[in-house]
Amino acid sequence: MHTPREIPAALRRNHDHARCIEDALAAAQDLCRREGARFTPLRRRVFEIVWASHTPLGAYAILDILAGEGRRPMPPTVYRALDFLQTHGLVHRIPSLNAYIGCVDPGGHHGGQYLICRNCGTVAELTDEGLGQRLDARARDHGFRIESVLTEAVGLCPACTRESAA
Amino acid sequence: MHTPREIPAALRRNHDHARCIEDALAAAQDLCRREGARFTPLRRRVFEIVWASHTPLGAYAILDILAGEGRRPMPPTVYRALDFLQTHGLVHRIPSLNAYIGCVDPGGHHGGQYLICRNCGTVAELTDEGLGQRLDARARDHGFRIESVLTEAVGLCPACTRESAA
DNA sequence: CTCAATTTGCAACATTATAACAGTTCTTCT
DNA sequence: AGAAGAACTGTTATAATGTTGCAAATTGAG
Repeated sequence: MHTPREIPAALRRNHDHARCIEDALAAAQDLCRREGARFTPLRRRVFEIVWASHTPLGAYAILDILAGEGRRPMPPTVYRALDFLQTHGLVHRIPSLNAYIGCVDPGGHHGGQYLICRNCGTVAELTDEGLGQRLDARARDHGFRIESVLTEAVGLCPACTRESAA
Repeated sequence: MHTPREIPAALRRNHDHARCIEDALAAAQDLCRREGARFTPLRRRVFEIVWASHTPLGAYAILDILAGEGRRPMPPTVYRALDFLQTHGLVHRIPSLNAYIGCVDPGGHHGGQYLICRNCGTVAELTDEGLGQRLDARARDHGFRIESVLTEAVGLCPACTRESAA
């Protein structure tokens, strides 16, 4: 059973989360229209659930949330929705956590960097193009042609750093 | 059941694999002695199995290989050996593959970059310190304190790039 | 409206990983 | 050497994550 994680202090402050989700939904809707993809109610709902948590959510956690609503979906339903959302760059999978998180920049960019707090579980996404370019150059030195990159950094977020200092 | 992957052409050429494994074993033995850790026969054998494959190996693949020998270990045995080897930096886990690969530089370094060929499955490890430093700087800009980093790049290795060009 | 394609539902199953506890081996201290 | 404690391994069971294959329903195009 999924027990919803308490929203970290850093997010309660300075952050209108309802608005944040709305904006993401609108952007996703738009992007799907442009790409001729169908943003069905199920996909929309899964997207919304992922976005509602700023900490990555596992597929079975999403499943539990959906089970608390009208639907009683089975695993493949959720995995397919997540596949769709990943394909269109709307969510990312964090492999080391077996979990998914909303992408802050659905349009472009390849190879974001994720900062995962080991204490509170929040994940921040960086997109430093220079990092990607430099890695690309190093790989080319070895004759390797990179197609996609994922960087996962684990450590302490600002709030938890302050907390641990005390 | 584990069906051993064919050794990619890039590795058959220019590479004395038996020697490569021997060297890695000696280095591992050494490092364990220095750290007061016990390089037991089981751990040694698991390390050797991982090193014998230049493509990442899943825990159950290792289990299958061990089952073909005297032992009939159960999953926890292998996972524990892998945990030990990871703790001492002798192997790395590639989260997106649920698989393990030998570390080319057991002593130091944090935050290597893995180049994963999507065609033949080989993995090359880079260690560009500058990349780590730059990411560290970006993270600090956001107040995030990085403790460890893993970068996974997927693409085509030199041999498979040439092959696909033809 | 009908056909074809896409999406969803569903049952069964495969793969990866861990918990809990018992037995064994190694090390250290006397 | 012998005893005590720590580290390692064995074993059973189970949890968590992800997939296959096929049937039913929905959608969009002609």
